[in-house]
Amino acid sequence: MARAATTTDAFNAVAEPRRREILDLLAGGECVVNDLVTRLGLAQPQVSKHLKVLREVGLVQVREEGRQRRYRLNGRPLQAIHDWVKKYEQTWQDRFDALDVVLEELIEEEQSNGRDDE
Amino acid sequence: MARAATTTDAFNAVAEPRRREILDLLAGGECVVNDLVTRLGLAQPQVSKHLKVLREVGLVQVREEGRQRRYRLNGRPLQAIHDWVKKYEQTWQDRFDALDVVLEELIEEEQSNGRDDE
DNA sequence: TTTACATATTCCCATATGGGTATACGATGG
DNA sequence: CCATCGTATACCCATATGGGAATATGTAAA
Repeated sequence: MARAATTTDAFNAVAEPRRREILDLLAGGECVVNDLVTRLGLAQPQVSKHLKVLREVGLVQVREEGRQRRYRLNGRPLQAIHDWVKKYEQTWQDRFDALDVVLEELIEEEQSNGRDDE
Repeated sequence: MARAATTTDAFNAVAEPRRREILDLLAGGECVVNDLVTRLGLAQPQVSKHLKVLREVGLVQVREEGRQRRYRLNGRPLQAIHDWVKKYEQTWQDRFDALDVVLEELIEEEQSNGRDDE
């Protein structure tokens, strides 16, 4: 098997920095494709392709308006990521790191001491 | 260019469900490779390969212990993901959705009204 | 020092990616 | 109706993925 499709879920869709950029832009409000092209400094076809991926995972919605397409953010699929990553939140707190260091020291101490002093 | 390497950053590393599973297991405490193999029901080489990716983005640390390797979680690289996704948090709140609906209605109303009533 | 164990590495392969470029398509203006 | 605009799609390509299977490497046990 190869790598999972980018359209598999929000995790995969959002792994691409350009797509995160697009979402960041859309966070500021609805946007038309050409605006994105300009603001991203990326070629139009690639922007359309990224938008397609985002559409397929439900991260954006389109509204047709004459010959332009107005894209809008839909953050809901990001919740899965948030939920998953939130579990690890305390992991990078300073206090947790400090605890880590302490544990590390204890372990190393234990190792160099051998088992004879228990 | 092809897709960014899985080892590029935490976003890419964690897009793979198996690797998320591994981190979830390690969240319960240090673990030896064979334990992971058993608990994941995955072949040993693939587990080692996933662990390599996680190592390269700094999500896990290894400690050699005789012929086994004890892996430990290091959540810090997840902070980048958390920070990015957190910005969108209110996006999926119910109240925000409700607001969305209202905006949608306003927009459609405006469109069908034309501009003559201003 | 041979054997068994724990883990990593290598090789093979089907697959989809993301950028580039060209082109299709629908809407609009002249 | 023809040209143009806004967007999407198709095609080409180099690349790395993830699983499978075999093998290498290093440590401990017999």
